[in-house]
Amino acid sequence: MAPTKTDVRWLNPREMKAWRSYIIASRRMLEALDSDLAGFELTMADYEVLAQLSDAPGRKLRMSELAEIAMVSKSRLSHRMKVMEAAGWVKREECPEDRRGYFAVMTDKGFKAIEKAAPTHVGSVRNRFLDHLTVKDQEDLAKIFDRVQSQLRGQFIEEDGTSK
Amino acid sequence: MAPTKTDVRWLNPREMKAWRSYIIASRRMLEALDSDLAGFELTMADYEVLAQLSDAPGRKLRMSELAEIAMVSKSRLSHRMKVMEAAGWVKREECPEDRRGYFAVMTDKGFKAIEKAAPTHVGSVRNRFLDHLTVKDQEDLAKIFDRVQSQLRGQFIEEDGTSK
DNA sequence: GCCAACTACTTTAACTTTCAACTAACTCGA
DNA sequence: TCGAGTTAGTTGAAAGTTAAAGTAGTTGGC
Repeated sequence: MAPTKTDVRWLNPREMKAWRSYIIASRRMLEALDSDLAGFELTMADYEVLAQLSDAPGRKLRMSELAEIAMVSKSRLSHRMKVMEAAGWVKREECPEDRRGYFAVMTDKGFKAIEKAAPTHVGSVRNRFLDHLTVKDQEDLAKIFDRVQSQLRGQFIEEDGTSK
Repeated sequence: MAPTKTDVRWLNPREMKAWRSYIIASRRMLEALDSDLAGFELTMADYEVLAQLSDAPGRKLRMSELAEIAMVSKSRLSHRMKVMEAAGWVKREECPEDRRGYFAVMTDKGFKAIEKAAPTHVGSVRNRFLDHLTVKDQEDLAKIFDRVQSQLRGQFIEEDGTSK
């Protein structure tokens, strides 16, 4: 099937405005959140890893599960764990039920590190994001992005604009 | 001034929901948009650079200006330009008015490349994002993120939670 | 018209992320 | 119980990003 040349629907001004406001503000806000965390030697991604770990029972999770819920690749998690292990924030523990597996375990030092960063990060999320939303905005936003996410499975746009 | 220990306002469930829905869906959507572009050997960042360049008069912009409007650092733009220059999509041209300066210039090949990718990318933005928003959602979102962005200048959250 | 301060852009080096390949262990059907 | 296929996690190399320093050209006050 040849690509169709004609039927591209470009964005109208309203669509363009929504898209660009969202994309640009998001990028800048995430940069700001990262720079707010920089004083704690943390990026948002590392923060998320540690936060998830600190919430887990025993502050302990299988590597794969941690990678999944913290939304990083397994390989990235492996590499970051090496760094965080060197910093004394986490360690690895063998898994007796499945000898291929490992647990990521948060150390006391790691817990203290994230406990120290958390108030700043939460303050930062409020300051730079939530404070600018009304309660209704919060509810609308959650609805919108839940919709966006739920449609995000498996579709792939081909060159001719159809999806499979 | 010593950090205050007490007054951390953690996120309530509604705030948490809004924040996490937004962050998680955004990350996944951006991943999807990038993977939709992968077939054209483009990332979103490179697409943005080329798109801005293709809109400029003469398809030509000073490096600094391009870096600014495409939201990449100067150093990153330098590096990417080297790659895109090797691909034959852009070239650099000396600036006669200011001999420190250079123009990034899009080649015909570069223009064809982005012309080819654009319909897919726009389709992808619709499919994965705009299609899930009503007209009112679009307007609300633009308002919210304009507010977020306008408050994003110069504030920095300190450890004690105050801003300066 | 000199020079200190600044600007435009590039480069280098350190670091991070990704991709593909790898090891080791588990599963399950014949 | 064998072995094909899968899963858990790591690794190394390549690619990408960033921060700091470097080069070269410009500007403005004296």
